[in-house]
Amino acid sequence: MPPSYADRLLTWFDDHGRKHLPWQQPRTPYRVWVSEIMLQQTQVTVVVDYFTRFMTRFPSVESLASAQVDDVLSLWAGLGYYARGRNLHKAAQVLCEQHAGKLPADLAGLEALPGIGRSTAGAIVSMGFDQPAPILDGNVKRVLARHAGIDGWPGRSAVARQLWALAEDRLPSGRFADYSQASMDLGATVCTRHAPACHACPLNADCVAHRSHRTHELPAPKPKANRKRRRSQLWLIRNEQGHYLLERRPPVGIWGGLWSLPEADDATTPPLALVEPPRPGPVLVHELTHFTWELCPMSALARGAQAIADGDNMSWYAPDNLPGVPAPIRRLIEEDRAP
DNA sequence: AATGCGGGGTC
DNA sequence: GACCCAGCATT
Repeated sequence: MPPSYADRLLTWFDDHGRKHLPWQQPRTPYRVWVSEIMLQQTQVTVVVDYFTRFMTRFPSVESLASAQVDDVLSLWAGLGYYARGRNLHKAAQVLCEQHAGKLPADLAGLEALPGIGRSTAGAIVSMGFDQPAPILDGNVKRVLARHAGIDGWPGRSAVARQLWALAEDRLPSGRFADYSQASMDLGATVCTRHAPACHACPLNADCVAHRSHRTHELPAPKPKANRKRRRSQLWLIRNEQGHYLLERRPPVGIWGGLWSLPEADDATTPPLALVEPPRPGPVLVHELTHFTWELCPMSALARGAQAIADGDNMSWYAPDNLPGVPAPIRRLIEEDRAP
């Protein structure tokens, strides 16, 4: 029986883990808590000096609770996410009023405090009290997503559920503090976002992403928020037989090789003579991965019996007998035929 | 489920 | 300049 995931990670940690970070000496619940709050969405190298200054000024829960919030925030200046500092101060006061100045050793008690969510609570339970609890920070998400081959952006709740379940399942039977630290250390130093050192990873033997050469695409990145917009004008031209003018698209690119409505590079010059001035039709919005494509049709009736400018790539088609036409374009034609 | 919060590191 | 970082609270 090969060593378990957790055992391999812990053995690796003994040789290669980080053991001299400021909050690890000494490693108390209070120091773990403060460090975890500072480390939310903030890199280790940035936090180190802030943490050291903070501990000098506020060495205990009581000293923090009795401070003015402005004094706390002045030490936070430059770290960003200042609600973290305010919540830290507020939570210290709650601890002094309701918990005798001690941090709870259980997840529910910790998560009831402002600024402490599921992952930070798990970090305090495991690293502050050496008790079993999973964490799921950016490092652990990356390690788990790669090792188990989890697709999808971890920000999606379905993906997050899978990752939390994995984190829970893989907890060791002891050394809980070292295990949490090891999980983050592996992500920070070996299973890095760019160019992971898989040759040095204790989990490479059964890592799905490594074996399938997909480390570079896992975990999946956050989807693009605001895509570029592109606008094209289309000619929606019908002749007196009720046929529509279609144009074959270039073989590569979007809808490559399919038939579509002629794209107008010159909005004022139709590809053939019209009976009446064209009128704008309903704008078609087509979402693609990298941009939003707005297709603005100009609808018109063509004069009969005239040569088509580009006869090889342009032709009339009956709407009930269309060739390979993308569905959105097909709908556009249908709507124009029977409004 | 999506968004705001922030300064800094990295490619 | 885009993307991400030991996430959480709010909507």
